[in-house]
Amino acid sequence: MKRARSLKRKPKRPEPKRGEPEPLDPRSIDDDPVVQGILTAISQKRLKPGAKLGEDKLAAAFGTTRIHIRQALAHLASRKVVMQIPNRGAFVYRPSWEEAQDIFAARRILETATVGAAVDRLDKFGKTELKAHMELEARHDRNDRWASLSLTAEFHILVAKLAGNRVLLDMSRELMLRTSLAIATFEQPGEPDCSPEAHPDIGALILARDKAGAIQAMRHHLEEMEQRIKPQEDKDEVDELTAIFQEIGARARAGG
Amino acid sequence: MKRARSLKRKPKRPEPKRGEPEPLDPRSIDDDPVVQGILTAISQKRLKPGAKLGEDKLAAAFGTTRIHIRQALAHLASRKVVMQIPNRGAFVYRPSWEEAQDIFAARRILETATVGAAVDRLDKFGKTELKAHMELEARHDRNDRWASLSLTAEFHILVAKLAGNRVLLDMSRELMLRTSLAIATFEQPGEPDCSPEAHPDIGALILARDKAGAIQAMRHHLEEMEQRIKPQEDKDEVDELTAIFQEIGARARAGG
DNA sequence: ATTGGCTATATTGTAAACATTATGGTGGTC
DNA sequence: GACCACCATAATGTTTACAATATAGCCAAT
Repeated sequence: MKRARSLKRKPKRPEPKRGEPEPLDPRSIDDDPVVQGILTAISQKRLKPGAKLGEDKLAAAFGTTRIHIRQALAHLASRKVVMQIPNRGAFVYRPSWEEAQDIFAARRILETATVGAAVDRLDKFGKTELKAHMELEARHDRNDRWASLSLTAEFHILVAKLAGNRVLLDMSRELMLRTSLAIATFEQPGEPDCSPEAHPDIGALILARDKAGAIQAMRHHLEEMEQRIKPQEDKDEVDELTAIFQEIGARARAGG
Repeated sequence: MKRARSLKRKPKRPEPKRGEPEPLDPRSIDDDPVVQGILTAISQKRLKPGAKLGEDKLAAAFGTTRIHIRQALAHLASRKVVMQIPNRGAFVYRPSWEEAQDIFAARRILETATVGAAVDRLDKFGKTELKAHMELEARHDRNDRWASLSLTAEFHILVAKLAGNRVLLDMSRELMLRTSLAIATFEQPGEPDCSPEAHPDIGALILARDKAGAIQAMRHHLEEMEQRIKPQEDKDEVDELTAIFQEIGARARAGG
């Protein structure tokens, strides 16, 4: 038995007037709290590459269901931020050495373009935003590691926003996260992505509308970032299996 | 009651030897036949922007289950190839006019970079591949619309492959599909993406190792592509509601 | 005759139970 | 004493059924 339709208490759609068939609420899964939570945890380096992302654990942590977690993990796997292995589960993505280099190369191409467009399109509002961010970065508490990491990432996102191209912004966001994973994989896992003194220079050049200079400074900043990583594969804690097995294999050959 | 373990008849893993923990079979969902089917259907313009992608219909068409379809659609939605509206279903993505322009701008940035890298890295094997493709494009049957569309798309993919950067290749692939959707939305829905005479020029310049020339030709090719689309919103069949409503509104104002 | 609300149907979203697969521990055997 | 097979447990993947929502058709009323 169904109750009268007029008694329903979840209107949910205040204006169901037809005529705009699509732009009703196309809120993406990107706005999902689980997705956002994992993304910020990765960009703040609280989640290290290779970390297991168990469905039950996440469901309990976020207070939601396994299906919801599954959807979020599938989305993150599509974005190459997590890696899903059949019957094994989801792990924070760990790029290969070649992929790390490709990511840096792609980021150089995209961000030199975005910083150039940012200089071209810079207006009063953009200047205000940029100055405000540089103020934040200059005054921030360097002891708060997590806020620090978020702030330095925000600088690059802000530059991409100033470029005024949503598609480039999304791609740059994705590449920044993957850069973060590359640095965490091939440098020390807790190291920051950006050296802190580079951003004020770039910001000043943008504000001065020095397009070539800003592009050059951004390229230098990214190259410096890339030169810090080395193709070491065996780290301290995770992926010790390969090293151990190699050692065992050597012992077996030596002893038997 | 469980049967003996030794009786299981689905070995599935011929060599389960431990020692390679990760590269077992990380086959992505990109290789999924449903995903590939929808992608090729879109790039061949058999699926037009706004087309409904019902879960039951797709499950019946591909002979699989709804869950499988759901995962594929979620993945395609993450890649912005389909749009999912809550409680309404999945539709082929229809970019807005601003987004279409952003896509073209992003593609100019990426593909001028990839064609430059392709010239730099060109080797004997790359030359062979490129020549083979140009041969195919020159000789192909122009009446076979679908093969034609696939071939012209393959040219840009081949150039991105020659650049030797997997990350750039994936991003370019995605942008090509979204370009295809932009053209189908804002030009005639069945029109090809690329004008056919541009590819031989670009290919010849790459083979001649004329980097600046190849970049310029690619930029020109993409600009020509972009200039063909116009910000018309009312098309013939889909989204006819807005046009009808505008007409009705005009009549109402004129008659009443 | 057209507009409004109501009902029936189809489709999407979600929850829970079930099957399958990896993993860690245990006992047996050489 | 070490290695191998087996079993118990936990996690993932899948099926099933159910609930909620939107769509289309229908009837009544103006």
